[in-house]
Amino acid sequence: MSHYDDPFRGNFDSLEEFADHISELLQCPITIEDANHRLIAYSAHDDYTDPARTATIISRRVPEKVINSLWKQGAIPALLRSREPVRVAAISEVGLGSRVAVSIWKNDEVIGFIWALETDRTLSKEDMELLKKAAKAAKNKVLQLYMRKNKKEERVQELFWKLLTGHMTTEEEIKESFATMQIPAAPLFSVIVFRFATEITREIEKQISYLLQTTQQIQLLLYTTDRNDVILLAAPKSMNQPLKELHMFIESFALKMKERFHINSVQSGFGSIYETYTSIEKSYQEALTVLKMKEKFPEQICSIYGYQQLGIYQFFDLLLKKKRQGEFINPSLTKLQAYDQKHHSDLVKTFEVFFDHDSNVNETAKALNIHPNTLSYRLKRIAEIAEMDLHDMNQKVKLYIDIKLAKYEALH
Amino acid sequence: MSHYDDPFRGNFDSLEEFADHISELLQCPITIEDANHRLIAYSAHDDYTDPARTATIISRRVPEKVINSLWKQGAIPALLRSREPVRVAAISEVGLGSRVAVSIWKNDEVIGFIWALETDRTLSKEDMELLKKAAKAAKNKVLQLYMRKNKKEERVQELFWKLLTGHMTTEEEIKESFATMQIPAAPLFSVIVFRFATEITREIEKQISYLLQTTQQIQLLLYTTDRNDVILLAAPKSMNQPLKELHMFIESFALKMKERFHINSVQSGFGSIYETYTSIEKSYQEALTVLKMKEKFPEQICSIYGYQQLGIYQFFDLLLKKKRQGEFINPSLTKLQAYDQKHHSDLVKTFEVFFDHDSNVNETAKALNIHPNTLSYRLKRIAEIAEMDLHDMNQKVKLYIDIKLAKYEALH
DNA sequence: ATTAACTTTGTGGAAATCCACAAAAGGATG
DNA sequence: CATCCTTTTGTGGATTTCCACAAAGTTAAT
Repeated sequence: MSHYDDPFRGNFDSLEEFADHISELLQCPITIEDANHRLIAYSAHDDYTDPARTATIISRRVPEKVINSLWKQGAIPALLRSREPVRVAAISEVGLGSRVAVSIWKNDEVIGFIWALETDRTLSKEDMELLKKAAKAAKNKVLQLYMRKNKKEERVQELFWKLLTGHMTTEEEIKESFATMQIPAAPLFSVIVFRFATEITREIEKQISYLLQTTQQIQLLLYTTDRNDVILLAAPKSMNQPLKELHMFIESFALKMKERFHINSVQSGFGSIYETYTSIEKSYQEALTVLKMKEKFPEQICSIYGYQQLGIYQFFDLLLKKKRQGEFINPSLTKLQAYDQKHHSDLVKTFEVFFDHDSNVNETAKALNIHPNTLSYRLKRIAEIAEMDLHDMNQKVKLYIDIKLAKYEALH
Repeated sequence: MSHYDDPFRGNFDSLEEFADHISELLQCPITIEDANHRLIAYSAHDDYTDPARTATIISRRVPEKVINSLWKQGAIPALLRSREPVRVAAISEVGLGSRVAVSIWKNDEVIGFIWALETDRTLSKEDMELLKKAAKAAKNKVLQLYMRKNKKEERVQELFWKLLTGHMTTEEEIKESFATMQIPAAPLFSVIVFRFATEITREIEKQISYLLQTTQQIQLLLYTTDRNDVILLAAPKSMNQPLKELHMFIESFALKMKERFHINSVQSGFGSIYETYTSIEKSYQEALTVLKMKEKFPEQICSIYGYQQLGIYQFFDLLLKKKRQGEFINPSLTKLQAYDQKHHSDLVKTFEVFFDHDSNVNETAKALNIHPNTLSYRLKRIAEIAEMDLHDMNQKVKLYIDIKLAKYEALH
């Protein structure tokens, strides 16, 4: 192994050439990634690479399950902390062989990683030093890439805001813009909004961006921030159960924000899934509506993210307006409330919970901490007092809506 | 018994005096009623009267069950057909002893009845002739009563229309008017509208009026007609289950219109039950809304009469407006419809009926003429295709409303 | 014609619901 | 504080629902 002062003094046309050079020096496969684990360059002519590396090269990004493992196992946190090379033991579950990695730094920020796969040989202390120097040498090359990307990024941001605010009206125009900016086309998509407790700082944004760029649960088409909100244009991967995918993505995003960055209390919402780009504005508005309703009904709809799943809450604003005009007075509800007041009972709540639990006696009883027979007694009472037939769905739905609406109104 | 040419030639100050006179001639208790079986006059000094007569005198009207019996038994139809006296056999179930009756005519119209109770003696042929003459002699006296009543009636009509159109705004003012017109006060009331298939002729109105005046299921405060509609201000008799009372009254009214006058297809609706007179206009509008919705959803809500029972249909106009603006597109419904179209299935209908039957598998299966397992299979399918959780009431309600709303929209 | 995918109907047993009745507890009223 | 009314909880058994599996029938496409 050569021990010049700086083996990377020369000029390299491309990062590929650079990777090959390190590979030759260390006699092992080399991979260079950006801060978001996207593949930037990799050495060729390698006899053996492990499945993780193969997958990375083919999809041009590190598979998400590999990233997750590296987080759990501590390698990535270590690389983000220190400029020293780190040895990573093999993780056979995700097809990852033993390797050494070093982070590439610009000032106080990690802008990439170099990975050296220990296939035939284990790297010595000197080799590790060499890798560290390689990381320093790679800095400028990687930066250049970033610069180019950032300029493009700005144009893309502008486009996204135009779409969100409905300033592009024809499908054709939008499609063209997508093509020129090399944003992939998707048959279905939705706008997702993550709302944080505080305004999004540059620091947090980096972490969010990292999570978004590395996720492979959904396809991220566009992404921007706005005060406390992170706004994404996301495409589900399958046509069958797009809602489920978005749901799972959001839950795992929240979980990772919590686990990795200790950021709790992220509220999330997404609009309907559309096929036409001109509906992006609508999807965005719907996502905002979801967040608004979640604020009003924190417990009721805490596990709802999609506008579709909002169900009846979709038209609560509309109903509230009418209610304020004196419409929709529900004498059944009034009677129940009066009864509750007088007898310190809980009939309204009982009905609400019962309905929320799909008229399931056992579940409702558990939720209310009462005996199932008590519940059935109360229901009989409700039918009498409210003068309603508890098998008539129409009436039940109306009462349910009126109860929720009353709550909504109370919250202003 | 005297056989002058006309034993009623003399002048009688009042109908009471007249009744006493007949009573003396025939040696039996006499009751005079108007066409609606309200008591006009009765003879005093009678040793024995049957329970039916006692009740009639005390409540100043013939009890409804007695009227019903007389209809069924054929006495009233006979009296309305012919000017001859009719003998009515005792009907012990309603406490009615044997009696003879004759109708009082003005031109081609019956304006009242005279009843002679056969307590001690059975009336002879001659007695019957006498009774017929008495009926002729009573005509003018009864007519005078009508005239006076009609003038009052006109002022009352005017008041009612003012109330229905919201032209009296203070509770005080209305209460005063009620008092001066001797309309009884009621703690609760609602506006009922009966809508007939054709415009209401004088003939039909008489029959309707007859039914309304003779009912004792509810208290009739005011009453008028408007093209095809009969409009009532009605007060339920009990505070406990006013809705039920109104419901039963409407059903029995429709039944009687059918049985007695062969008028089918009466649509009925009533507004919410209010306590303040200023809400009469609202109750009227609500009753009209019920009729409007019944027109759109004939099968769904054929057994609904009350605005309260309208349930979710109360705000369909509002939702439709928004829907027309492109809001509330329900992708779940869209998918189900697409599937139905493609596979000639019936998922939307299945869900609708299932929901309408309070999620009862057996009932729904019967209603759809399918095996219960088929239903449960379809439901599983619906959950998959629509990407929804069939235990989530919120989503179910939304889908249900959207299905009904789509139907409503289709009907313009 | 032959798949393959989807739909309907049947069967049986575990689980749950429903209902009537009864006992006990709690609260308001005089 | 005795009493009445309402509410809660318990018990047991008839009925219904739920679910998994199997078989047979339908439909659309190769």
